Amino acid sequence: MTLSLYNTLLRTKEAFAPIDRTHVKLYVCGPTVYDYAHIGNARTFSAFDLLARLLKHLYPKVTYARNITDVDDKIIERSNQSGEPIDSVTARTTAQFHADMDDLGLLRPDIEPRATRHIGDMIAMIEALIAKGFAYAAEGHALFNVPSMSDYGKLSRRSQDELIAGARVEVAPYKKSPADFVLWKPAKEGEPGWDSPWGKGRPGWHIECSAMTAAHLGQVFDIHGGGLDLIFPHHENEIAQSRCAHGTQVMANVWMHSGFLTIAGDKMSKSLGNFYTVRELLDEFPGEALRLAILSAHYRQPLDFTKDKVELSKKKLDRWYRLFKENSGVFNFANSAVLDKHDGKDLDPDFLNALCDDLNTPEAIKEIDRLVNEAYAENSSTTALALAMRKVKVAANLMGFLTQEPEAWFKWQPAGASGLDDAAVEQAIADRLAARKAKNFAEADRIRNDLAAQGIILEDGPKGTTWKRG
RNA sequence: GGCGCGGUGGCAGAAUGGUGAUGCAACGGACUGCAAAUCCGUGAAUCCGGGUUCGAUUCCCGGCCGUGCCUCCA
Repeated sequence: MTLSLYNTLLRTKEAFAPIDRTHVKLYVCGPTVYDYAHIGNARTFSAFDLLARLLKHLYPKVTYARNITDVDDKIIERSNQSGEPIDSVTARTTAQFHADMDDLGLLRPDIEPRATRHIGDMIAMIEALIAKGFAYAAEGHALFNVPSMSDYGKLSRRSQDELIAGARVEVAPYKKSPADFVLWKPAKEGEPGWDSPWGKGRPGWHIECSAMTAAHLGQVFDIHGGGLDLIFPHHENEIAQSRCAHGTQVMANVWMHSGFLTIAGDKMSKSLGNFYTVRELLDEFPGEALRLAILSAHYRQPLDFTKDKVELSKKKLDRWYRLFKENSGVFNFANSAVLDKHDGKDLDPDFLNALCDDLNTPEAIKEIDRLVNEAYAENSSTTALALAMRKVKVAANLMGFLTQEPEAWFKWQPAGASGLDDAAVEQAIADRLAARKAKNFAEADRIRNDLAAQGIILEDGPKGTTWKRG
């Protein structure tokens, strides 16, 4: 089983070769905690969550780090606008982020370093860059001198001339070169700051990731991921800082970037007002349905997000879960709650191959559909059916699906829904059953239509009537 | 201007130098009091023009259309 990954550095897929086969190290650029996570964040983090799950299946030990950026101009701006203290903004937003990602069904990263707890590491790295001649101090700032690095721009494939010619912003007078970027910036009156050799201030945007990866994963590690928009300047500058500070040829061997998301065909943007927060979508749809919709396109392809797609994904999961609801006597869902790499013998090879081909999730989902179809069609013996169901669950679990009790899945309802409670539904079903026994089909259908109007869908099966919220 | 991505059935969305998956939708049938679910079956697609090739949706060139980035942005 060969894992191949698309490497932005090479612009091609290549076989993944870990630095240490016994311990794979992955870093993903996490959120800046000043506002709710939006659906675009959810896409990126869902893609790398899946990568982490796959790596953990394939390798004995994986360290997955995803940072929290808790010092940033946007956070300061938000605090100034609302009057809420910065610590409160970041603590509240971080908690919200965790709740959102949990409900989406993502695994927590193994390490979640916070920028404010690595200020000392950042200062030390900047000092090293200055000592080696790659950076300089000017007017309370520390800046990285881009021309000092001969092969700057390899990741984004930009020449330094292009950068200077394309610069949109006015160049600060203290910069030696227009392309130079900030490592440390002075704090204005009332802004948070830390003492440093360049005065009281705060780190630039890029240095935190360089410092935190070095602290937690080492100077050179396996995979660095993030959204497509981070290629330039963020990742390019991380690479410059880390390589120059450490004297290494690479910062990470593989650089992976998730594609963008549009909303019903338009670029998602706050000014257009066409963005969704993860929370508002989770209020309307189950997290698994939202994540399946996100993963139904390959992570590097553009994804056009619509609520219709989430509805379709929810219906697909209904079908997957129904298999287990209808055959609960054959396969004990609860007792199979944790299906991990020890269940590899029942993991479908075509499914795993799809994921190993640069996370081809549409192909992998297709294979789960195939396994589900095979299970539904299995009628030779209960043993064969149980095995077929087990194969479905092992595969789905690897992607983080089929993680809840089928009964709970079908009874899920949107936040704040004021529909019938479970007992009222059960009572209506009992009334309908009585009507059916009396051959009073008009009354039975009236009850069914009545429930349907309230979002309750009934299904008469050989073992009685079951229901779901639709 | 520079760098990049994409154009596959009604919709979504993979793959492939040689019969183009899968899901949803549609249609026919089984089952059902009727439905739903499930099962069996049917129809339906590679933007345009060149080139390479025995053969191109796939590789190369050009065009058209759409779209992203170029120091706030997952």
